[in-house]
Amino acid sequence: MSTKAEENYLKAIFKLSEKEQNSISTNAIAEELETKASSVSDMLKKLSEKKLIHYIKYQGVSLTKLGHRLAVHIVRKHRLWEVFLVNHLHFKWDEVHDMAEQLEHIKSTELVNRLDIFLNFPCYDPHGDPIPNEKGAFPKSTAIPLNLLKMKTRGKVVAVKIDEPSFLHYLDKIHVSIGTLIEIVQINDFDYSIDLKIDGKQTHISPLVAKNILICVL
Amino acid sequence: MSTKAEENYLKAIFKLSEKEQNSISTNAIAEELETKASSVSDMLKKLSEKKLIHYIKYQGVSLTKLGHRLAVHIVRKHRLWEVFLVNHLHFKWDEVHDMAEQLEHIKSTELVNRLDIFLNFPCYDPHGDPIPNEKGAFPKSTAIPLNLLKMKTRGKVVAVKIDEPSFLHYLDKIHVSIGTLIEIVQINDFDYSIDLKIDGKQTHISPLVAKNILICVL
DNA sequence: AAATTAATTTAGATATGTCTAAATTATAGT
DNA sequence: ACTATAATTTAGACATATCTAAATTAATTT
Repeated sequence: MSTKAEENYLKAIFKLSEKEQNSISTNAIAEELETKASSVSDMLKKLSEKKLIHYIKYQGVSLTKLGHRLAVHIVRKHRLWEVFLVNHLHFKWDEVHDMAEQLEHIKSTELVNRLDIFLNFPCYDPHGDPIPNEKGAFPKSTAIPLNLLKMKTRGKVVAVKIDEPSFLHYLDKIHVSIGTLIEIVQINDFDYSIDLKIDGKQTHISPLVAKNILICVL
Repeated sequence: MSTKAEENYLKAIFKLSEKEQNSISTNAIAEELETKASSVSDMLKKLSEKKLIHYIKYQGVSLTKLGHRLAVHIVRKHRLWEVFLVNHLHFKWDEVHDMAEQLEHIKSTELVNRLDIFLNFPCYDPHGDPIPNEKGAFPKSTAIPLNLLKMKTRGKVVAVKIDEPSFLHYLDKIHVSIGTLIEIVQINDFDYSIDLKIDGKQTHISPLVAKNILICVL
């Protein structure tokens, strides 16, 4: 049986593995979890003994099949609970992270699956992140970062890459949420900022913001 | 901030205090939590330092006001989650204990209160145990006929005294069913008829109808 | 009231997970 | 290839929460 701490490490390694295809460094994990490299080192030994990661000293780590399965299961729980909190308890999408961080550690496979049924098998959480199914499979996604779209393209916001409250608040302010229809009006060669139509109204966003908004082209 | 272990001790002391009005013994707690008396002794010292219990060595313990409040809050969370698991995820009443034991430690007052709203302010859990409200007050053990309530009282329909179709039809017509939230708006001295708010809408009922609707005061 | 028994507490050990500081290994620069 | 720097690991300490075994206090028996 895995502890909360172990689960958080697995989740962190999983998250980092999505960006990097190389093995993950001790320091990267320490930064992700806001802890010290020495603590990470200790935990990696434990996870390795439990066959949850591949670990050779000084060489970084990667998840084993078992570790990957467990990590995906935690992610599944986290995202399903977020859907519950937003869709049924009417929290805003920037308020749910801490609660979901706790709820993801509740142990009961049956509970997760019934929650999934109750929520009607959602594919994406309120931030647009994909929710793996019971077998651990993620929904296919064709989403593209907004900054890579060409002029005149119309699409729908399906996800955001950052879930910090400051970013989410900004999105609220410019009326962007999951499902919002957008159209690229102009891409400014000078600073790569973008003029958009959001619900018919024109807005201007920076490239930093643009690359963290994922669009499904229509 | 309280740890999971501390919360379990408080809950145990609360539970034992319901049966005994004397102070609670170390051994009783140890038995309740299936642990050793020495472990209990250690924890009692900690809870005492945190002003959650009254504790004099060798004399047993009782909850302080603060400890009582915390214990009731844990009980509230446990029972609300049980209602969710049974009513919405369709678990059987004997399957939910372990899950609720975990869920009761999730920290977020806002979450609990929204869950309460979502569940429509249940007064009893699936085992029939009373659920304290946000302020820590338990429902009155006996349901009260609607005609005996005072002005401004909010409550919930828990039963009806007559089950003749004509009466039940009438209740349907005024949108009253088991679980409906009501609020006494006005009691008319002249004929003892009552103005009610049912789901926010105002309605008027006769004293004959009122005395056959049983309410659990919130 | 003294002695026995039961309840409770303390002392010291263990396990988890964290930290700082020191030692070790890897990497990069010259 | 050698040194300086960066990354990583180890050693030892601490906090939480538990345990066993021993010591202490309370309650009961005679």
